[in-house]
Amino acid sequence: MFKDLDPILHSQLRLAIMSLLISVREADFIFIKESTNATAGNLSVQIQKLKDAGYLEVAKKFKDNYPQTTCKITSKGVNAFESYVKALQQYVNVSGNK
Amino acid sequence: MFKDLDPILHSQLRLAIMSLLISVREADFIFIKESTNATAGNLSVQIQKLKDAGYLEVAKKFKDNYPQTTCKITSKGVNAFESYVKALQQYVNVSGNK
DNA sequence: TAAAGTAGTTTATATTATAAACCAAATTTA
DNA sequence: TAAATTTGGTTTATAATATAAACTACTTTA
Repeated sequence: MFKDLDPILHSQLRLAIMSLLISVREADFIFIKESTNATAGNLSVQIQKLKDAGYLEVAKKFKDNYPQTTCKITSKGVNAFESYVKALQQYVNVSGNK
Repeated sequence: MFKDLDPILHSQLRLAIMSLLISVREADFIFIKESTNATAGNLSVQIQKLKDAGYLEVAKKFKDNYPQTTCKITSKGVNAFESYVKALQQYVNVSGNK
């Protein structure tokens, strides 16, 4: 009846990160942090988890003397996101919603 | 940018319970348990949480000599569910999905 | 050169989810 | 009819998760 929801994606912050990266394709740490209102610590941990899951590619370099972490969604990440959305619809697409 | 997701509803099992009760309006413990594939213990805890949040009304009676727990969604629950779905859409309605 | 700021990471703690153990009553079986 | 099993749950212990606070390493500014 209800398909399981990917626990990696069923988390507010990680879902927001993925949502963002689906539309912009690439974003750096600070931009994601400000867009999601996350704390740096929380964001660091959640990016790591998405990376470990293979949903993100993370590149670290220096920009104007400061470290810069750039994230990009992988095709695996795009697929996972799409599957998650499809699964979610079983939960929220209640008959009779306009 | 991203609205907060009600943590009471942002849980697979609790969301499934609510989804079910939105469409059937009333269901007993066993039916919910089988529909969601939840263990009894987990279900018991999550129903209690939804009740504590005021999202469910829980009635306990006996049916054919056995205890029977019946759940019904409240109007507060319906509202919360609808708000949750609306908030979720910010996360999953990425431009260009058909 | 000391203080404050940038861009993060690590770790400790609080919260949450889940399963295992338990309970009381009813029923079946031996 | 006593013991074992089933029903319909609840309670509690543990594992997993999320989050904030503390920390690191370096840079800029005063």
